[in-house]
Amino acid sequence: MVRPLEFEEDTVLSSAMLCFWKQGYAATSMRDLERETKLSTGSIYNSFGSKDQLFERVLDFYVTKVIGRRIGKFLESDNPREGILEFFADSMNSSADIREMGCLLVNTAIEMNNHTPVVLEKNLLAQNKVEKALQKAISRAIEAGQMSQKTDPVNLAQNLQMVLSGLLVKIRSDKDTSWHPQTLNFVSSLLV
Amino acid sequence: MVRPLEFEEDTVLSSAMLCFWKQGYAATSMRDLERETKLSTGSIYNSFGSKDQLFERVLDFYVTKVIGRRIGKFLESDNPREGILEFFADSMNSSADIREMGCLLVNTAIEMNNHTPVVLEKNLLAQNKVEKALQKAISRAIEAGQMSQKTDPVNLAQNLQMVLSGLLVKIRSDKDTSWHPQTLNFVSSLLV
DNA sequence: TTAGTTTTGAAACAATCGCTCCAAAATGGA
DNA sequence: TCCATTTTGGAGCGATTGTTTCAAAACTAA
Repeated sequence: MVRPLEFEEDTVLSSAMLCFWKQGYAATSMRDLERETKLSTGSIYNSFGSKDQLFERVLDFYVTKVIGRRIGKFLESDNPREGILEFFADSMNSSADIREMGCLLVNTAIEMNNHTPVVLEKNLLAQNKVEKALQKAISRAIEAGQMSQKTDPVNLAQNLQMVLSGLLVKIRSDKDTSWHPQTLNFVSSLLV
Repeated sequence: MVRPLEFEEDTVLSSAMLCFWKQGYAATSMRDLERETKLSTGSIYNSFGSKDQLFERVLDFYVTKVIGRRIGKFLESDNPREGILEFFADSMNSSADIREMGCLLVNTAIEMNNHTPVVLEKNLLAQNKVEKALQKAISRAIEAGQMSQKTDPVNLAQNLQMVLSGLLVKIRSDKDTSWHPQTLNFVSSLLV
């Protein structure tokens, strides 16, 4: 019934995601979002409610499409230890355009420190999702004899995620890529 | 000659620093800065030029007063290995108020990714300063027989700084402190 | 075709942004 | 004491912020 939407939601969320991801929440204006999503303010507010609510939708979109896909592809693969390394490699090896944008979750954790509780909670939940996935992969690697039985999956997963965050900070501010291989060696040295 | 300034520069820079540090650059308005520094816009613009230039002064202030002091106190101490650990501990153990603000350099690297080149350059320089200080401390620890001769100071300093960045991301978004000791153990396990 | 419903695009809203302007205030030198 | 010079506080600048409003457009059901 009635007039249908003229856009596909995922396309709009994807465009909005790139905006927020690259520029940050505060630096992204509704005019920017209009231009990038090719929607008018009317449509955006009619469909998403507010800038803040749109961002929340974008966060969910990012978690499922970017993070979720990466977890599924690498941390749930047949070779868990190699999968963890590929997980880190994939976080660094994206095309230059989006590589230098780092990670939306890390950027959000930094920028939106005193923003609405909803955003903070979503962010913590997502970070937890990554940590849990790392934990499971480590456990499977231990079971498969790829890592020592003495290794504590909970502890190591926490440390790995900290390294990952640090990596994603550096990748956003340092355009040089010569340190990437060394970083992979470092991660590999932790998987014992 | 003529009317003197009514404020002490360091006091103003310190107040402005806390503003930018806690809220970020974009989220800090000139009205916020007026309130916190107890100066009027006239005085701020007369003495500092613009919001952007004030922020550059704040970055310098942060590097010398916060980072420089921490480097001098811990990374140039008599016991280099212990000093590195204390350096990390000090980054985590500040009073709750400023602990949850993380690190102005990391926050800036994330938020001001596509800001003026001056800010980016200052930031990279500061990060480099930390890395170099870590490097020297590691070298001294090796010379003192506290760490293996096989350890590469350049490589390890780079890895440690990445861990530090990750730590400072987590510390800004996660108010829980129970993971702090484990993190120190992790750092200690890298100093071999 | 027509009536009913929703989306769209553009104009404009009040609020706030960084910043400028300038008279009044505060000093040292003559 | 009065002049020259600089700082101060506050009013207000144009531009931009997120958001609202609403007529025109686009569809379905009858």
